[in-house]
Amino acid sequence: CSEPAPIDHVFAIAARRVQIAQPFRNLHSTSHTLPSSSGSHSLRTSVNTLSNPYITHTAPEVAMGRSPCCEKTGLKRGPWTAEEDMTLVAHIEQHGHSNWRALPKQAGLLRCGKSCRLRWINYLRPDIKRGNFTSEEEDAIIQLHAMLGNRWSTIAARLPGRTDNEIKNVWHTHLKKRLESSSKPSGQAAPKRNAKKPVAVASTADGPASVPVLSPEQPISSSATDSSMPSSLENTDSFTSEEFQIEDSFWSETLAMTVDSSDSAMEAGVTPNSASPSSSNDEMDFWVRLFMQAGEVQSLSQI
DNA sequence: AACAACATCAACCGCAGATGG
DNA sequence: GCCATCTGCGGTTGATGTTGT
Repeated sequence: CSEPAPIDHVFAIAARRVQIAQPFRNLHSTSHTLPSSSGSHSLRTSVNTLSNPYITHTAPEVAMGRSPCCEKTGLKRGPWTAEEDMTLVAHIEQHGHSNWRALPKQAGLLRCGKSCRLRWINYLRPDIKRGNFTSEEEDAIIQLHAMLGNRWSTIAARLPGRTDNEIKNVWHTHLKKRLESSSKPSGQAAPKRNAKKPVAVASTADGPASVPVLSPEQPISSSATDSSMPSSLENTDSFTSEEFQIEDSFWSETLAMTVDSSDSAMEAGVTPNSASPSSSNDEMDFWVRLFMQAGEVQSLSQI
């Protein structure tokens, strides 16, 4: 959690960050359409928050069954406004987020803590990288998904600046279909309709592009929730796959696996998916390393 | 131009693990 | 060890944009 900061500074940061975030989505209280800076992301507009239908006035689900995660009466739901974003960012910049449940009340937001946390993690965090996924990122997702399954947070931890939600969406909207189509015989793979945009992917339906060379010496990158990530992206308005150039060391850092495990576990025939679901990220790192070391990552076209 | 179908993604829901008393 | 609470995760939903007919 960050140190308290002068309020002017906090609001300057918040305003800038919200300004960064807004071009992409949730231009609430507006009714115009902006050209997509990414050339790909559609823009949602015209949600007038003054008449936000998401504001709940109904009583919480009391008396029967599970109690709601938070008091819902009077709490706002649905898309966040720029003002809410600024309030949240300013509060977190100044006070941190040690207690999500108490945060909305402290910040004066009519949101539940969960909603605040989600908004921060998926949208307002300073290290969020916006824009299209590069082909390298998509290939990494495919490979990691092959190893880890639907462990989106673990996958996200290896893709700095990307959130589990974002990766999950990309998987379900692009990558899963790509794999499905590539697994079908040619001729069945034709989409029902043309993609509204070509996914900015260099790799083909034959499978992912070549796997980046992994450096065994490189440490595994920080987790997705680690705010220590480079914040140089903070002032970046948008990225296109052309504009967003990954440094040469990026992928080696991102996917680097230290080879320090023995072969015994592999010989035991244990697969990642059969591992305990309670495995920690460290444990998952172990399996990732193990698989990478063992060269078990198959070409996805074979899966 | 109008409509339907599809695509996209932010946000929500509920569960499970972690933590503290 | 038990219980309550909090947090994080993954699945799902719904609003809205895009494309095809």
